Amino acid sequence: MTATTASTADEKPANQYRIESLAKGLQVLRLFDETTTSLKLRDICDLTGIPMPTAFRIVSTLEEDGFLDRSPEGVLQPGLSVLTLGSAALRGSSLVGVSERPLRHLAETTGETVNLGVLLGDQVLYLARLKNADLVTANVQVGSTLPAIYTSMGKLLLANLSPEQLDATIGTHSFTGDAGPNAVSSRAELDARLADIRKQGYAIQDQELAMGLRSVSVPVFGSGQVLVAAINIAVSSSRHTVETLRGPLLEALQATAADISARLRAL
Amino acid sequence: MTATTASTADEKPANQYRIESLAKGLQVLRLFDETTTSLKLRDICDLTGIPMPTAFRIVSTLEEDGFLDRSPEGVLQPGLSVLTLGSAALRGSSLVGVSERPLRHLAETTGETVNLGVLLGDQVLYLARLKNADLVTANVQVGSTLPAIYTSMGKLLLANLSPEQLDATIGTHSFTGDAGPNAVSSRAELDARLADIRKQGYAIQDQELAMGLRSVSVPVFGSGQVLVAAINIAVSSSRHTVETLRGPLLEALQATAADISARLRAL
DNA sequence: ATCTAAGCTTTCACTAACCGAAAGTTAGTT
DNA sequence: AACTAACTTTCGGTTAGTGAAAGCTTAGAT
Repeated sequence: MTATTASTADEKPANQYRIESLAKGLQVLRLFDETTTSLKLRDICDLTGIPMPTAFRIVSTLEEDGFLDRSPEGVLQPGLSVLTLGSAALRGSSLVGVSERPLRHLAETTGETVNLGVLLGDQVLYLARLKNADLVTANVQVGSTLPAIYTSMGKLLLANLSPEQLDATIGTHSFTGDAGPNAVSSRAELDARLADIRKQGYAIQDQELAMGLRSVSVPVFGSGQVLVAAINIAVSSSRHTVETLRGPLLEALQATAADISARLRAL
Repeated sequence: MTATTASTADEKPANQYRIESLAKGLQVLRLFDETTTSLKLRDICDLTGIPMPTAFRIVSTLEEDGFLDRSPEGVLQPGLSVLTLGSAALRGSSLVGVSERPLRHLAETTGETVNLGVLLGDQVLYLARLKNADLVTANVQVGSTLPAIYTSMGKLLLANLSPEQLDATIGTHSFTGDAGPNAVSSRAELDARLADIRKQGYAIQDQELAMGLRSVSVPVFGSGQVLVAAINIAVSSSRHTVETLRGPLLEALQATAADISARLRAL
């Protein structure tokens, strides 16, 4: 019995080479994100179920290595040195490297805000972002994540998953988040939209994430036609209708995606 | 004997709450930086001295949690999800938050490239960077690090360390790196420059890091007049002499630093 | 085609070090 | 001053992390 079927309800796929104490430390690190930039020791215990003495030791170790900073009052934050790791991740990514010029060109010729993103669980991770001067834009930067189902890049990426993968990533989603007026509100609605996206080859989001924001996304393929990322153009709803998104902007976006995909195949 | 003096040659200050297996995993993560974005298992063993089976388990665990990605050929890179951690670090930093507007204003009024940095060991870590359109600029981004002794921000920050701290951070530096034509080349020279910086209250770097780059840095103080960061203006040597750096640019920079410092005190 | 070796994966037995209950400390509150 | 909550430290039992050594796999050399 080598797993595969062993998923009755108990969460233990666990590869045999996992080091538990290291995994716990990483679990603590992963508690920090966009919206949760600081925690107290007690919070960490509550969120993870790790007993306090153990959490204390983990935090001490993370702090000693610069992965966490603690204020005199005991408030914990990610250490600034983790930026170096992030920097290495970006520099090492051929996707980001190859996309840089085409995206810059797209941003300059259209004058719009453009993004590059990948799927990370049920979130879209922003790998590149070139902002224009619009007053209202999503509060997103490189490294930010947003729920995939509320974004055009996210839905595009979700649409390319197998049914099993889709279930695994958003199967248990609640659809109750605070999103924009047109946000999908049920699994059935999401499935319908994903079907449309598969047919069309692009995804449009119209004030789903938040009032006033629209965007259109197209896929980027690596070698072997595997979907590796999405790029999009994000606009303020006051400047562009859904129709203009579908027109020349989509065309420019598709040309850029083709460019990036070609560069990726050439490696 | 509670350490403090226990530094004959053997490196074991080690707090008693350190979790060794977690610390080793973090040590592996810290191998990755700007210039080292991918490693093989064997490299990790060579660099850290960790035996291969242990390194294998560490890497498996880091991979499982998304902190490392491994290509089919076994090449390891930081996982893109570490960007989220970096993002949290930036968002959680009051220093970065408070500096954003003043720095943007400085960049716009002067039209120059401006940076915000802190000291991390013997390196300057760039926390914010607003680039102008100069053709020649340092290849630096948020999260990048550069050797402190070759940069104006670095020397400024070093100049504010106690002699003991200074020895601890750059005491064993080789001064043989590939730097610019005017780089400091000995500890004595560095000490002399740091003394000048302390007297002047600002630091200038003239083609020390690389040919063609000049910059001027001033300190940013937090509450209690403690030095927390440096900001600088970086220019191409073809557009500005050292004298113009010392003139109106320095003045604008100092005003911005005062602004940021005041905002930090107000918290 | 066969050999060689380097790099990676797996096994195994030992014991170091990780763990959490419980006790101790500190700081803020009623 | 008693009380509470959050954090720190101690301590012994036992787990789970460790590295030697043995397999495996791949790629390059002969």
